[in-house]
Amino acid sequence: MDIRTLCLGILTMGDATGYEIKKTFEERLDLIFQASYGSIYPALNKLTEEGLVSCRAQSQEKRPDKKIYSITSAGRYLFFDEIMKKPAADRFRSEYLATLMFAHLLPAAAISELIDERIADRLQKIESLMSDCDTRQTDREQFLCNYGRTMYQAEIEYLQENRHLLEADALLGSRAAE
Amino acid sequence: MDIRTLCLGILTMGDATGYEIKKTFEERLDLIFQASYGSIYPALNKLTEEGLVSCRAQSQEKRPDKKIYSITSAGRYLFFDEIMKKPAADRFRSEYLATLMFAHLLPAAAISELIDERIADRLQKIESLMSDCDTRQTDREQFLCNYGRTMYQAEIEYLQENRHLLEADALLGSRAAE
DNA sequence: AATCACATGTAAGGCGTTACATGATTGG
DNA sequence: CCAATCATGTAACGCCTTACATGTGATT
Repeated sequence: MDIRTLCLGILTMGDATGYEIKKTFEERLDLIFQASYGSIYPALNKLTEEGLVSCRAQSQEKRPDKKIYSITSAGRYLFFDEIMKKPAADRFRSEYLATLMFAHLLPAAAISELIDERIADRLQKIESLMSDCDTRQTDREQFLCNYGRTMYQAEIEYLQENRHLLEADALLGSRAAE
Repeated sequence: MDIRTLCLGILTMGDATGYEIKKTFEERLDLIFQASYGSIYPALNKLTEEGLVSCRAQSQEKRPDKKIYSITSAGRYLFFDEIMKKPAADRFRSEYLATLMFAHLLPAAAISELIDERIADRLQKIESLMSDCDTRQTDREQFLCNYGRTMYQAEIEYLQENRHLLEADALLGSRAAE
């Protein structure tokens, strides 16, 4: 599933402009999928060419014309086929965790700071999900929102309980002074 | 941090060939970073040009020469600078969760199957991490290994407790028959 | 007879981001 | 007055994967 396909999916929920689709990515899908204008606008043009979406222009005063996209029935069928396929594996890459794999090369203070900042970041993400969660309409969206909260919470607890494993190494130097 | 930099990091742990570096990615870093030969070999060539690693060839009978790479002191300094930088945000993309956001378009059986398979997959990943974990040498590697187990476990529990939110929608059709 | 492990590489292409280009309106 | 929101797009480039190319030896 690429960004093009997900644009199609978003249009199953109702007509939208490219700008609005971008906002949907940011506000409702950010946990699991990111997309920039540089992907979205070309995707919509291609989908239009292929007859998977249709486009009507709404002229506005003193603004560029708004292009409102609607999914066609061909588009609906294609999207259905896509989601019936076995989804590809998640892609995850963490520079943060990669850095921790070399914690023994870092000063003790740097390790502690990395972990403190991570916990703070996760707490903040949980908070912003909490306020979002209430405003989410569907069960599916609540499911995703709470999924995020659960994962972040599990990470925080893991870091708190296991940070000593990383910090111990770095302390050896100072312990030698005892 | 790109693959090139992580190759440098792997070489701080000891000399290695491109082939061995690939194995390190697969066996010890797969949870957080993936890399193919198509990235690794060109990366090593570039690092050599730049004087960040050195390379000696070991000729073998009936096999291509083995090229054993060692990190230079310039390489060590550069890598240290890299890990002292604030790591970029994690990148996560899940087709699986994106599919679940459109669960209302899927037949009930398909949703249940998706969730069952995910749980099975996560269980299997936990098991393979369990056996790995014991053989891991450093505290850091155990930290990562247990991080993975914890996250997968949290996901399983979340799915078991909340799957009804997704399955309920799909059941409405059959419930109407009552 | 086939597949896996060892061993190195290249080329083409996919997929996506960032930065640029443009410009009005609204709210602080 | 400055930033954010609305609104659309392109071009250049980065980063990485996949598939191809080649070949031996051991295991199943």
